[in-house]
Amino acid sequence: MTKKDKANFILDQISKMYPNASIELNYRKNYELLIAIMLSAQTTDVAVNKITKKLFLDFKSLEDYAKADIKVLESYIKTIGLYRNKAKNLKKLAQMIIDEFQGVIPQDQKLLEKLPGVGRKTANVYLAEYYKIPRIAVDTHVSRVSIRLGLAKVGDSPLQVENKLMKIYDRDQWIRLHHQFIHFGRYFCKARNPQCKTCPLLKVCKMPMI
DNA sequence: ATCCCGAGGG
DNA sequence: CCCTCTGGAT
Repeated sequence: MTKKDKANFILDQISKMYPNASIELNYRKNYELLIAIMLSAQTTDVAVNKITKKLFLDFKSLEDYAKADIKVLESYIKTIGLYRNKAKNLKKLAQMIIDEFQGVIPQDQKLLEKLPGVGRKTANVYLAEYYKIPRIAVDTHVSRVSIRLGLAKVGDSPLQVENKLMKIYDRDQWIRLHHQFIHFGRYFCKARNPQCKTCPLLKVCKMPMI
């Protein structure tokens, strides 16, 4: 079994488990998507959806965020953690898009990463979700799954994991792979108590916990 | 390398 | 109680 065969086997099996895996953040407009992704750092999408329901109802444009009181923004997002930084970033992000990008969210990796609270991972998710531009956003789940399955090594940075996955898998598989790896990591190959006993990938796993 | 940060799970 | 959750900035 070549390395490529193994990689394809892994993706095939995970695809069978989560054929319809997709983003779980709620949004209507592109700026709401970007905000939701930015807010989702180190928290669950369920927690983000809970607070964006009211946030998106009360703030109806980037201008609303740009002129908002930071303390008010904090009160909306208090429950998701890291709320002081996120509130500050939210206001500044809106201001920057208005002042430096003429109110239009850039469709460009490097420009997106200039926005406060937006790093490579967030930019990747945004470009893949909104424009269907092939990207593999590497988060804690993608890293963990990739390392356990031997597609990456312990100690690899998110960027190193991303590069290894991009090299192994075809470009047209990246977006779907990203969502399916995340679902697999979130619900099955969990950080704690992974379901190794019933895992279809047990035979190729580098670190089964049985 | 460390800080920011709360909620939920085990 | 401790660990983890779709990280980013310093």
